Amino acid sequence: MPVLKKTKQELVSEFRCREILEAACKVFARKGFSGATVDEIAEAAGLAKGTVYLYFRSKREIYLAALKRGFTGLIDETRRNMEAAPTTAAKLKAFITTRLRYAEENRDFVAIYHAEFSNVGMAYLGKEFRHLYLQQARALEAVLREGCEQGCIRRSLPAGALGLVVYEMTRGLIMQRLLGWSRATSDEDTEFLFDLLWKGVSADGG
Amino acid sequence: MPVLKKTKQELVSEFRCREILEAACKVFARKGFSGATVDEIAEAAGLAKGTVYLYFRSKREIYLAALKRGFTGLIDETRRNMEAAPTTAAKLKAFITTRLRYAEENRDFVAIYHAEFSNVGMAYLGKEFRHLYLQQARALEAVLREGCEQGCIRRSLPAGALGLVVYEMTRGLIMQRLLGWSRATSDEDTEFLFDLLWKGVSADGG
Amino acid sequence: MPVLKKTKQELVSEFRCREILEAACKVFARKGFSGATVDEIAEAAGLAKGTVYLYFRSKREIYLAALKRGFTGLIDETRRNMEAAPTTAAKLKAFITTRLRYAEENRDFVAIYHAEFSNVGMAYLGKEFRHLYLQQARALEAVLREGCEQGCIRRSLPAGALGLVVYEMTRGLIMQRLLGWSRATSDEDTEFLFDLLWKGVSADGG
Amino acid sequence: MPVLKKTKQELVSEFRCREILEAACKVFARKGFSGATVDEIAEAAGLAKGTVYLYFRSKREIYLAALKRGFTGLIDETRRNMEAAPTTAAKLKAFITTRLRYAEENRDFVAIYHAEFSNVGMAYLGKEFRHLYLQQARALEAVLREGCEQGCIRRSLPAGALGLVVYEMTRGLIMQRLLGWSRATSDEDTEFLFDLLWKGVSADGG
DNA sequence: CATGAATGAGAGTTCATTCAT
DNA sequence: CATGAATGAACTCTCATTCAT
Repeated sequence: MPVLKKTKQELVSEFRCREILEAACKVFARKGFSGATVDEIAEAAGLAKGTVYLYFRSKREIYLAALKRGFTGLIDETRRNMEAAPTTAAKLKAFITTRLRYAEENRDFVAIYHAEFSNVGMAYLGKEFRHLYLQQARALEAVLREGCEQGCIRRSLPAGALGLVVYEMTRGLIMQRLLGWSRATSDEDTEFLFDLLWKGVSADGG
Repeated sequence: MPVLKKTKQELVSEFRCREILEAACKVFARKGFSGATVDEIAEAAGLAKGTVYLYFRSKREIYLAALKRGFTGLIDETRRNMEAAPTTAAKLKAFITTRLRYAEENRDFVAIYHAEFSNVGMAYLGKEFRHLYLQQARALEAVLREGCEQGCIRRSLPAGALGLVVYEMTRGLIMQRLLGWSRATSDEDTEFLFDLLWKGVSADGG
Repeated sequence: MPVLKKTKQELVSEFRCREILEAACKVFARKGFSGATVDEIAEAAGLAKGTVYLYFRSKREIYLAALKRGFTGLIDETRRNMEAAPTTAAKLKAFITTRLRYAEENRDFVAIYHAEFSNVGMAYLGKEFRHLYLQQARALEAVLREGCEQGCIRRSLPAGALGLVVYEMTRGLIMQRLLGWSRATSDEDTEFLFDLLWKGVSADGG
Repeated sequence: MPVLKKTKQELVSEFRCREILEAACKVFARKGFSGATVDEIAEAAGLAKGTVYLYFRSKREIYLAALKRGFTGLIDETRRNMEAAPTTAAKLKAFITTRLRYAEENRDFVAIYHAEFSNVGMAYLGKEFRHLYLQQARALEAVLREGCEQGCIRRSLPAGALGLVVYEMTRGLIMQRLLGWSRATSDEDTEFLFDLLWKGVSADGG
């Protein structure tokens, strides 16, 4: 019984946390970390300012939690879709597709995310985030390495750097789309990027 | 004489401005716009806070001036080197090389620059900066389009999007290097990126 | 209940506002607008600086609110007493008496008031205050005009200018009293001023 | 010779002082003491900021000197004209006339003057100014007292208070004129005020 | 648990004053 | 004498954080 009781408490707590983080995402996305105020976040969450401090110890903690939540979601979804894809090419395409879609569905998070992870100021985020960041690149790296071994990707390419470049290409495309600079459909952009990339990396000259 | 006198005054003024902007670059790079304080900038420049306000009207103005100074330098250098290159391939390589070197030499500026221009918050910067940003991509675009016409680049690729992607790939590589994540030499990274890219875009399958 | 609760909140809020305005009156009276600091006002009100900004948006707003509060009170009281007086002479005397008493009871306000409304800088105050100021003179004017019609005041006098002069005479007397330059009692001063004035304006040569 | 040399120096110095004080008058009149900046005063005087500090030790000192200069001029002129007038009535009229004209010719000074001397904050000005202020009222007082003795002014009036009231009535009229609230000519206003006053004070019922 | 009034450290900015030229 | 660049104290205003209710 105490277990269930505790669970109930936790459910409420988790619910409040989610509310706050979603509100925070919106506000941080529009104003950046320093520009956002706890008051705004609280109001966006429909709570009083003091209440926010019952669930998070500081503004910074809210920020990191929001960042982590979105980040983890992105990584999980990316991995799931890549694992489900049968071939190296399909996995690569899954990476791009997933991320473009995720960005479309989580514009607020992506705005924060890009602001933070394109910053050398990334140094400010703890190791935890650096780890998450690298985790993505390594997942890509593994796929690419596998492609090398299967002979469908040129052996001369350094898989590590390649992973990061693929990552950044996708990132760039996402930014263009979010800024409204791309008039192509999401699928067209995906196709274009994948085609370019695959031509660049494939062993048989495309 | 009065002319020289005036020139001397101007020289001092310009010198102070440069001092302040260089100090500001360092501070903004480490702390971001909101995180930096005018006091820190002044101290980094070896001046009193009030003195900074003799040369710039506000913190924001310092920021924009620092951004613009570095940006203009980057654009000029990139254009110069691209124009000097004879072929499409050489121009593309010049783009990558120039930017990697510039980043190495102006680490502070690049940190601010990347933070700002990967931000959806770019909206905050005036049209002037959006213009500068697009100018770079268009320079690339023109080169790529020329390559298409000369038959060395696949006709099916949309030059506009391609320009932005090349831009972002380079950007990603720079960031990796600045963060110390790349163990390759600058030349090796350039070579790798160019090779990948050229394979991806060239008409003859690499 | 919710109504009462809300009322309670409002009461606290109004109480704080009054506290701040009273403190502000004291400080502004001693130091003038620019000379006073928000810190001083806060301290005089027994609050922290930030708290003051919960109730007023700016130093200027505090100033205007303090000015308006005292001004409205003065005008209301003056009008009430003038209306209650039966004859022109009694009304005139009521004007003088009321203002002398009000000044005695609201020394701080009167100090600000006189500083502001003897200033050509009155231009700085909005139309609202100019309106309030003229309103007083016009009330006097109306009484004097009525006196003319009833034949107890000389017809040759311009009621408008007369109103303002009566106003200023009273003002001068108040200032003397506040500065401690008058050794007469309040009643004696009133009597003296009224006598002088009535002699000056009455139709029957006093 | 050294005497003449010194005199020459002094002449330059006096000239500079006058320049600065005239400029200061303009600026203080428009912006008040706190609102005015030494930079503005220097610029209005066609000098560099540092130069101003060669002639005055502080902003406050400039202010007091400007106030004193105008004040002394006003008092001297008033006394001269009053002494030249033959009768009590003429002296009274001279008082009013002189001050109205002086105000018209020295609008800047009068703006400062009224701002300062209607302020209970007058306390801030040293005894020197209080002395000057009272000096005026006493000059009036003497004239009025003389009138009493000659039998042209009612004996029942307290000359001291009367002096101050005359002073304030004139002050009020000046303010109205400076604020553009009086449509009468200067002579008409003088006539009106004198008439009112004389009726009020004269022994023979006007 | 939830609230929001209160706090006060700290930010950007101004400007009287100084002093080397 | 004249200058104006440099200074830094002081000001207004903001906002993360706390705590009594």
